[in-house]
Amino acid sequence: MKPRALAEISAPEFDLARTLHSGQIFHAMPSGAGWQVLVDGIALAVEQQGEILHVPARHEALARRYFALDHPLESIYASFPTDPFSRAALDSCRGLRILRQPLWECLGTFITSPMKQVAHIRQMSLSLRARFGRPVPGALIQAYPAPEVLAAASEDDLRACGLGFRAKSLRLAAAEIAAGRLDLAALREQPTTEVREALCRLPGVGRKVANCVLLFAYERLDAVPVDVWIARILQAMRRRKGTLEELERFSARRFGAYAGYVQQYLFHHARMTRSLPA
DNA sequence: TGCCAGGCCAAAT
DNA sequence: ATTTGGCATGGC
Repeated sequence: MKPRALAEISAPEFDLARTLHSGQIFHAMPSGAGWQVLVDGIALAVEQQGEILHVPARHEALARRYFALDHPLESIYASFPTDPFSRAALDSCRGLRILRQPLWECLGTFITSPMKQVAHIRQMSLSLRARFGRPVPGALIQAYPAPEVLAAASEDDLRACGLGFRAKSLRLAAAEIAAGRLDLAALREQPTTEVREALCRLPGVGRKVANCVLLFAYERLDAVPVDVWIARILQAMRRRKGTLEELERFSARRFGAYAGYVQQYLFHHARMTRSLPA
């Protein structure tokens, strides 16, 4: 490959590696001193040196958008609650940003996520890409397979990628998209509640997965996916148990418009320390 | 080895 | 309306 012009993007309050490993995307590949990610069929090589992000000049706009460099991190931090849990999470996760993921890749990936650890979700994503994905010029791995491709695959083929009981859900959901019975892009214009309802009609999509897609792909920064980690933390914060929806409402009241950001910091901090804050 | 993982769904209470 | 059990797989 010929060397190409690099853009140097000023990216204060951004920690690339931390963001890539926070359980939002699962396919980032080490490349040179940086990383390679795939975005909408484009291989994006990115390297961080201090507050400077190096990306190919022709992909500067794509990088700014994908890495959400326009999110007002200082304002978001100012909105964080002041309890010890949230403070500890903020102190240890600065620079973590909520990415803007491609819709179907995010939805498909999180349909495969139930009862799987982050490392397993990555394995399944890489297996699906290797088996069904389209080659991308210059990429270390293949693109996330299109709905049409997964809809045409057999359940056994998907199980061979390690999906287990999730194979059926992924195939059926892909079929809904491929047949045009649900237009993911059109949902961008809809209110959060209606997007959530539409997503939850898909097989294998409940509130948790829908909220992941709302937060990571539909830019709904107030959406809070409540998984087992977040449930434990929220119950500790409010000193009593509750249903998942009660915990969601608690986080909405306590965390505000950027509740999704607070949630992501709590999740990553808990996972990194493998414990609840004292 | 046994336990748990960024849950969902249908059946049972 | 709410709770329970089953579901596949793999790392620790």
